[in-house]
Amino acid sequence: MSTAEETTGGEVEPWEEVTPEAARRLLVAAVEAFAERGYHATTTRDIAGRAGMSPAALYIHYKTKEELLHRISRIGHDRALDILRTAARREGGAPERLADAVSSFVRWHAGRRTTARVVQYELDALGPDARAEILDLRRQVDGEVRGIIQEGVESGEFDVLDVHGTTLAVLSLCIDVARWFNVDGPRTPEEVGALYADLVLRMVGAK
Amino acid sequence: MSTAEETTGGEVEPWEEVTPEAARRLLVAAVEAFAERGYHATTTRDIAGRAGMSPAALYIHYKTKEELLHRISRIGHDRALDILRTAARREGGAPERLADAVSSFVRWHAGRRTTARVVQYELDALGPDARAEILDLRRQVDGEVRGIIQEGVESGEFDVLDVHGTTLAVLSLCIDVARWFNVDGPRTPEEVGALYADLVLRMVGAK
DNA sequence: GCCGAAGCTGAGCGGCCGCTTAGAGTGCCT
DNA sequence: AGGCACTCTAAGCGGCCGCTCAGCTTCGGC
Repeated sequence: MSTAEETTGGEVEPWEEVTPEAARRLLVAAVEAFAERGYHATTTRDIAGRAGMSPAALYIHYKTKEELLHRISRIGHDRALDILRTAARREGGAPERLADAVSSFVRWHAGRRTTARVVQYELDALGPDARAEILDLRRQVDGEVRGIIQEGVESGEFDVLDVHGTTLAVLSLCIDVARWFNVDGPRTPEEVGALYADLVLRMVGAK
Repeated sequence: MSTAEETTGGEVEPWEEVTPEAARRLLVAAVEAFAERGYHATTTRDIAGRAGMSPAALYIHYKTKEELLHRISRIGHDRALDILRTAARREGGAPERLADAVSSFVRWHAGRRTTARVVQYELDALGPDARAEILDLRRQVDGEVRGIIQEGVESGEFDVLDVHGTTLAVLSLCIDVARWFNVDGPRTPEEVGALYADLVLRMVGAK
């Protein structure tokens, strides 16, 4: 397979960029806890406990519990945007690029489900400033997908009446994977990615 | 327009069945608060305040805060299932019934967005028993949509490889409307319903 | 007129919350 | 060796949480 996610190059571990190691452990613990129970139902004692530390240790690396969510959300959105940009800018026609974008994006939502859940569903828990920053990233995400669809329409490869509405639906379909995907379920992230790429090509009336 | 939602007959107000009036006011207040902030971030004082009552009044009508969520979730799922059943059982071919199901279901998620948000995203806040009861209703929801798609495939009206996967995607698309739909946005529930019905017919390869 | 049932409030209980502080342990620089 | 910066813990503070309870009001039945 040759798709956006694999061809980005240097990518190894998701939270590599978070240092020192104790801060990363806390952040990974927070991702798991937020994904399982939601931000508001998660206590700082729970996060610290999962990271094998005392509750006070959290505040050496993060000012508040909300800063943890902000860091997670920012890194997650950066990664999601990176995946879509790579697919949008590769060689090939609009159908190939859209299929690549959807299958990569879906694989990320399924394979990194805990992260994606926090990223997509805990936005409202952020304060106004952090929220605005993340919303700007979301507009860029929307723009990447809309760009591919728009190009496909202009080149005659797609048949779409409402480009904005269809873009919304395509992204919505991908994002909701984070809600229902079950790691122990019958489908692998790759299978869902392939199925969804096919469904999306149908939605845009790809020739 | 003649679709499932209108032809159900007696339906008037959504929470009519909740009595006495004070209990209904509390429940409506809880729906709003849960939808805005999430179940865990909502306090019983907030719910009672929105209903114009003291915090203690809540416990005359409901044993716990969770019972409020359970009642909301149960009634909401019953309504959603009712909408889909009506569409699935009307006369007409599979394409007409699927389009009706999707547009009605989407209109409900958009028009009753606060309720739908609570119903679809706060399931995890329920205890094991209530959760199991709701999951059973969700399986019935899934069954209704899968039934229409299956019939369309068998009659040759649809062209679908993975019936289960496609059913999942169709429902997922509709449900996610409750996440992004904005009452002040540019689209009406009716417009989104019509757009989504068209997109879904494309997904199932309707002739 | 009296009574019991039902609806509601003000006050508050025990407990957990996010977060802080004082101080101990550890390793690097000189 | 001494000093300092960094990391972490034990203890706990003030506050809000879900929920309870004693008592007040209202109202229909007789």
